[in-house]
Amino acid sequence: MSSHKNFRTFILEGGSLFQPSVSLDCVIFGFHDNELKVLLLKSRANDLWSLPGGFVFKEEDIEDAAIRVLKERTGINDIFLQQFHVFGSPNRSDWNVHQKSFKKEGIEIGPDHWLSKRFITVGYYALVEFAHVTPSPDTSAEACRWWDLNDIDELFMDHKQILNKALETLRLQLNHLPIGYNLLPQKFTMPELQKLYETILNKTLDRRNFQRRMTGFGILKRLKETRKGGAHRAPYLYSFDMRKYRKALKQGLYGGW
Amino acid sequence: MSSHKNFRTFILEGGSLFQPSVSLDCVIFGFHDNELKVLLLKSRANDLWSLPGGFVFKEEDIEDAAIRVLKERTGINDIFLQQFHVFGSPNRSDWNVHQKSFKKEGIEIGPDHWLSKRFITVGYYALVEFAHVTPSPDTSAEACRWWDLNDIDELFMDHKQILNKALETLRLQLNHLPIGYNLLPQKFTMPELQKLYETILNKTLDRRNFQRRMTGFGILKRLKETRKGGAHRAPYLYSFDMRKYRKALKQGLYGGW
DNA sequence: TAACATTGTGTCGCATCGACGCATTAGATA
DNA sequence: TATCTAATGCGTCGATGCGACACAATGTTA
Repeated sequence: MSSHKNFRTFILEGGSLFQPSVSLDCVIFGFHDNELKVLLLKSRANDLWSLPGGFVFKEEDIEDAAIRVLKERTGINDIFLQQFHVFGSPNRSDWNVHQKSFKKEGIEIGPDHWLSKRFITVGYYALVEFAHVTPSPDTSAEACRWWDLNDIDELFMDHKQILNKALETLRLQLNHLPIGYNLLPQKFTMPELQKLYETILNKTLDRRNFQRRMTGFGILKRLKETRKGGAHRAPYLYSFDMRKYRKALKQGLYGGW
Repeated sequence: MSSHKNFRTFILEGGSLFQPSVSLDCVIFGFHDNELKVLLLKSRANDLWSLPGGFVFKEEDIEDAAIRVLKERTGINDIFLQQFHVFGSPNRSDWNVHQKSFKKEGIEIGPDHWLSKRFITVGYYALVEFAHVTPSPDTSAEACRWWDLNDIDELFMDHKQILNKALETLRLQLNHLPIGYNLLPQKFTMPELQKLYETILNKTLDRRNFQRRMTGFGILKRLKETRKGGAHRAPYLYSFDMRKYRKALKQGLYGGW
């Protein structure tokens, strides 16, 4: 199994390739079936699922490292990526856990091994279009798939805390940044956009006020087409006005729910 | 000179004491003479001023490390401290710069020395009461003093960028967090609080609307005393209602300027 | 004691937001 | 094919918040 061989290389040579002490973890959000999804990995060495993460090459910008991890796991380039918090507790990882995990794989890791050392991790969250993602496990993982946010219970190490903080940040940023472009298809209806907001905020919003507010931001273009096929009246299709969207990304919106 | 001796110890043994690759820098804001001040250090080894920073001990939480640095430079314990961004460009520091700097001090540092390595730095900003601070240089610095924000031009490495990002974050947080408790004396007048806001935001605000808004937050207690001595009508003194202040710290305020 | 600058308090108009009404329309139903 | 149904498009009303402004109150100075 070649991925297993890559894994051994990673274990053996990682220490000299990567910047020590620093790691990053990505909370990758997607939207599907009116539910907020998170992309998780299951390592062969452990029973728990974990956030896709990685390390920073010696001469690599940490932001580029996050983009690289995202590209590797999702296959996507055009990404909404936000650094949101650094997790720097000295006991957030435990080398005993790692040791046991790798022992399962028949790999012995001592306390001096680079993976046994303490890591300070930088949290990034990303918004991606669900349909465009091809989940692919890394060399140390046996599975990689979307999870419904509500079904996630325990995660590896402190990854649940990281996920919670990411969600908290996303909810805050929803008030200042135009969010939706990376989570929805290019053409979408107002009810679909509303569902997205309701799912993220975990509360219901008034249909008519939502429409007024959203159109008020001026970042949407209403198309002449409608989405037919669903029962009842066909809603208009919208797309983002990229000029104004990018402007809003820089300048921010206003107000709040 | 004992501080010089400590400095040599720091240079020689730091590599084994600290977590590699990771540093932190603090943007310490104070308010005095209606101007926003920042505490800066001047190292003996370099002509440029820099932000107070530090490294993380092997078994130390990174947040605790920031608190430690602040305590060392200011003597203050009760601190408003916010992690705001990670700066992770691979070329943000340049070991040549360090090498030249230390050569001045008669200390030779090779490219393999721990201080010559690449560091990813975590930015913290702090709000402190100007009058309570006793600026004290660290072992590598010859001076430590307050600078008016407007007088700061070039700083060491990328510290000016870090300062700018801190200021940007502070201005944003002004809309969500109750700010003032750590920057003002315990008792203060409404005009004084307004001056603080105006200085941070770099714009003038309407006196009457400011008062309405501030009292509306419900985190202020108006005392029965007034501040006499200044010419003209004596303004009331206020203090923060700590119960409601702390609640607002957690829950956030609302709106925005 | 009068002049003056600053502070305390209130008002007016406008924009925004939450709550809600009503007409329109595509598909389902019979 | 006519009718029903439920979701959507569009509008209204009242409360609230905010910017701009007026005026009275007050402590110091001359």
